[in-house]
Amino acid sequence: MTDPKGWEVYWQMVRRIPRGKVATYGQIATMAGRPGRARQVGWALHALSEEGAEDVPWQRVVNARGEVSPRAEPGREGLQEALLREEGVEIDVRGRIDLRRFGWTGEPS
DNA sequence: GCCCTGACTGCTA
DNA sequence: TTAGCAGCCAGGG
Repeated sequence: MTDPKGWEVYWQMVRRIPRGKVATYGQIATMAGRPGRARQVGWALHALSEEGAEDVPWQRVVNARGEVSPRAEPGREGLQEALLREEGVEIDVRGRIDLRRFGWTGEPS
């Protein structure tokens, strides 16, 4: 697939993340056909908050260390952690997720 | 069209 | 394991 509309490809990848699983920015970028462009995924998700994140589980996207990256606006990080815990994702006291168990390999649940 | 900023990553100390 | 540095691409002013 080429790039239909830029960010849309990233959003589609994020939508494929099954409930109770999380993926890294790099993973999304690679699966979207843009390896190494993790920052663009961040941009896509940032813009998403303005478009309407209801269709995209942005909370399931974390950085390579399995941590919830800080976002532009405060309050969102607490929401993200809450949403993930509701889906069954365990978050360490330091705010880290065990990617060995909750990391999405790119396959459906 | 140029410059700065950014929800990142990987390597090295 | 944590901290610091540089590289990449795209959007916005």
